[in-house]
Amino acid sequence: MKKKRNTTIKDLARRLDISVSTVSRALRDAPDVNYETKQQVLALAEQLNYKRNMLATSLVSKRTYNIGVIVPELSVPFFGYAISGIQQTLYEYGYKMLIGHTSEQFKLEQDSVQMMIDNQVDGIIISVSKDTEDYQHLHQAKEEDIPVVMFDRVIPELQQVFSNVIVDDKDGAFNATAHLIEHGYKRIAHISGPKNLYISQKRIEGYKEALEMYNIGFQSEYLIHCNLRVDAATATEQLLRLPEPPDAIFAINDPVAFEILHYLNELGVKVPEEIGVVGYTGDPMGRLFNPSLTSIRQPSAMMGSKAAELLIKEINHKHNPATKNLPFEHSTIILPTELITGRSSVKKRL
Amino acid sequence: MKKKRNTTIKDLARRLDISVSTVSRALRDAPDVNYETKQQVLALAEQLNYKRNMLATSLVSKRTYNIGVIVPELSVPFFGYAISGIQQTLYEYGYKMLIGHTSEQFKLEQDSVQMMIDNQVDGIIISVSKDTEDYQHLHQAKEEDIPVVMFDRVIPELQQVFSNVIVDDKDGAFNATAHLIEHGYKRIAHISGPKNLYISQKRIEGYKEALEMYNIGFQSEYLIHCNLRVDAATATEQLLRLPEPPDAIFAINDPVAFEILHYLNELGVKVPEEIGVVGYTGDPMGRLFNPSLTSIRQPSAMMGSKAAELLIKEINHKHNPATKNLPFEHSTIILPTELITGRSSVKKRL
DNA sequence: TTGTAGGCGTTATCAG
DNA sequence: CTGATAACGCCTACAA
Repeated sequence: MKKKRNTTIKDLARRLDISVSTVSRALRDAPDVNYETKQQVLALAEQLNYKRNMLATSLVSKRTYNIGVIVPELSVPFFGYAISGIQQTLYEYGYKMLIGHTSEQFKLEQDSVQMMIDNQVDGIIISVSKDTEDYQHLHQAKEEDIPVVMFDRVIPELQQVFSNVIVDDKDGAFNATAHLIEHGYKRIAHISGPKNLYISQKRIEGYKEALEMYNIGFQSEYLIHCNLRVDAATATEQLLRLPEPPDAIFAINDPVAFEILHYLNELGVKVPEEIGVVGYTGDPMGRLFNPSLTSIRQPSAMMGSKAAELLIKEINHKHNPATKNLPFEHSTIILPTELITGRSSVKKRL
Repeated sequence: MKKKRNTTIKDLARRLDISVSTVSRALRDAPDVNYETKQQVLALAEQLNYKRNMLATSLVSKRTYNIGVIVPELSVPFFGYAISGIQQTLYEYGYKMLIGHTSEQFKLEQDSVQMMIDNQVDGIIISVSKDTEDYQHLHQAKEEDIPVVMFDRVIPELQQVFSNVIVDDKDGAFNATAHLIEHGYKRIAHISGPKNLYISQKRIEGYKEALEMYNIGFQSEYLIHCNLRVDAATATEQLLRLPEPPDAIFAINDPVAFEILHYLNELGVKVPEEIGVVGYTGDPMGRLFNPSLTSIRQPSAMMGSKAAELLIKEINHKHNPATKNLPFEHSTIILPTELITGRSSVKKRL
């Protein structure tokens, strides 16, 4: 409860009767300090429980070791896992994590980015909201010389400007669709997400490519965009009302797939017998559903971890005297997905 | 990409030919500044896109407006919602959120707290890990004069030292158990969590109290502790092996309940006909299960929000010259729970 | 109301 | 290898 002042390098200097610069050097083991002096400093620092004041250090070095992480939702497991991955890697490298969540609102995303900039984070990791169509805020971070890494929900136009971590969405969607076809489903529908999300587009591409590959004509009424989980049920209903309803649904992600499974169950529609369902995400929760959900697994924690690594790489690049004036080569890491076979897409043998 | 220096109060002072102190005063509208001077400063600041450097401010004021939030898991929806609530409230008050997650490991919890302290956060909001039995790290925060607020997973011994936000766990558990009894179940088991978690204890109390109230004898073999979701299935199996297996299970939380539902389903045990199940948390996901899960709903986002409010209140208290020397009255906010009736505990009428 | 000067804790530059 | 000294950007007595 008492407000005892923390010991500073001045205190150490005074007690050892040396200058603060020497103490400072010793403390961050600079090359040019006498070994014994350093030992003394270190010993006293230990004894007096000295703790470097990051604020002061940051003030002069212009590095905060703070990383801003911005996601559209905090309660969606995918992002929870991704953030865990980010946090773990950042932690290993001595960085801290500042969180901003946007609730899928573009305005809050802008605010978050601005807040991060104002706060002088060393970098930003972001997965954009579903309404993000203007990239001014991201460009501003760039102008402030703050590296940005995007993951999962990336923006293709910015691929050369920022590093990215994604999965091969087209490929994953292809596999999901092909899996349904190979398991005997003929009329495959796809409940997609918001149109402007790149992941929606890529997954649609994969879906269409699979249909084509198997010589199944694409039917536009089988492709529905929905506002993620909130109206997944409505979308499903719409599909069932079709003159010729689909016999399988590939969902943009697991939250949507869960809603679909639930809705079909309410209606008494049998899954997988009458309708097959495949999701995308690979939320471990899918295993617990009845029937368990077939899904395309995205390595969420790994995605976060890779994003953090890319970011730190870029930060180091711009602080390394040898490379700081060279342009940084932005890369896009594409992680593999994996088909997790559940029972929602596998009819029992005849 | 170019590293243009940000404008500082010195720049403003120079351009207006006044002193930095005046600028400083104008910028944070101190009482003693001439109105017109202030307007000029503000205008120029706007024009030059001046942004206060928080690091410098923090260095002198000793306030960072950073709040550390430490949770055992990031991928558990309950904490996701709670963090959303925390974040939203902190944001309203101009605070930022630093996140630490412990993966339920005590060591990481200690590290997190230490990191927060080193980083001079203005306060800490924490829900402890299941292995936390030593409170030294929390006391240390106290010694550094950093307010701490605990939520959900609190520590009763520290109730007078910190503020807390919880639900009435005993009451909730009572209601869950009573609900099962009133729906015709006779042999109610309880799969509890780690023994040293206070919430486990309180929920057990509520469970026992309900049994007593309805004159049902407590049977120790019906009470099993499990390591949260990882061995919920094992615990269930153990119950089913009993000479006289229970006909209902009250689970410590929803993740465990989900595992139970899944496990029973795998075995072909009918829920709710053969066994009734009730969870605790009120995860919206429970609605999607088949059968939907009856659960005790905790207002997760609200808990987070309240925790943030309590914390900010305490921070303000210690910075307000009028109150800073008075002891702060720690309070424990107890939020109400609500029984969400699903189908997992309601047998169809005979 | 405004300015001066000193300080917050650390790092960096440049002599010695 | 070590020590002054000047930043970093802002705040705050104390004077004027």
